[in-house]
Amino acid sequence: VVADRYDVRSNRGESEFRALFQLDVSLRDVLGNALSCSPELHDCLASQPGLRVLAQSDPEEVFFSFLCTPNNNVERITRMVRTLESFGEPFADRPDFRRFPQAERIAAIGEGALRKAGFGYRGKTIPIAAKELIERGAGWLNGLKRAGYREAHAELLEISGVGPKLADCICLFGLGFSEAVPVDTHLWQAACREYFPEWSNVGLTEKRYREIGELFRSKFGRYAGWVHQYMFLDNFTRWRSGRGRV
DNA sequence: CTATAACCGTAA
DNA sequence: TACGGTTATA
Repeated sequence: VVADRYDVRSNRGESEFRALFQLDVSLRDVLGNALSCSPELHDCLASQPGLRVLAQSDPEEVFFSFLCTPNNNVERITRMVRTLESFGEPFADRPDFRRFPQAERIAAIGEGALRKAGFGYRGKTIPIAAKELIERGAGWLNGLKRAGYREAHAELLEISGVGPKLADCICLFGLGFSEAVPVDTHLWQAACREYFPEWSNVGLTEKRYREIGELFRSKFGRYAGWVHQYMFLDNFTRWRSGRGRV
């Protein structure tokens, strides 16, 4: 289900709105192609009408935000990202909002301060990752946009605390690689259901992780990450309602 | 290659 | 008690 018209009220112009939601990417094309490659996805694709991958956000903000996510739930992740934000500089015209802090600032936060704020062991790993990011130079992360998906993913894996899934999240949401397929527990479940029933009683290993990504890219091509988004949210929504939450 | 425990806080 | 990504280890 794709809307033809939108009525929007925004504090920005039409072009910014179109850019934020990537309205130049045709959902009709992306979903039509996905459906023809994989008809069994019909209900899943129809279950989240209008779902889009947002335009790439600030890569560094995405980098640190996703370092908060492993072994974690949405509520706590939100709180942790807000805490990181509180270390940033206030906007001159809006002192009630702060800019997301630079890597240098995050590297300087003490482990104890973050642990006190409920970061757990990530209070240690996040400043370390910040230092590793700084070591690579100012333009490194942003420069991965020009490196191509495979190269960018491989480079990100070298940062401690960044595994295959985080690397794919950073590629998809921070660097604009629409072919990146982050395999978390929800996508793993959906992928086992639809494509790898023989894996329903084994765990997710790095080899199986790669196989899922390759299958998605060969099946769905350049917008594999968008199809991933539908399968993720569909499974996430079922999981939530199954557990009787929100 | 695969499986498993540990990491931490939250919620069932 | 179960859960969730990454890492280290077997």
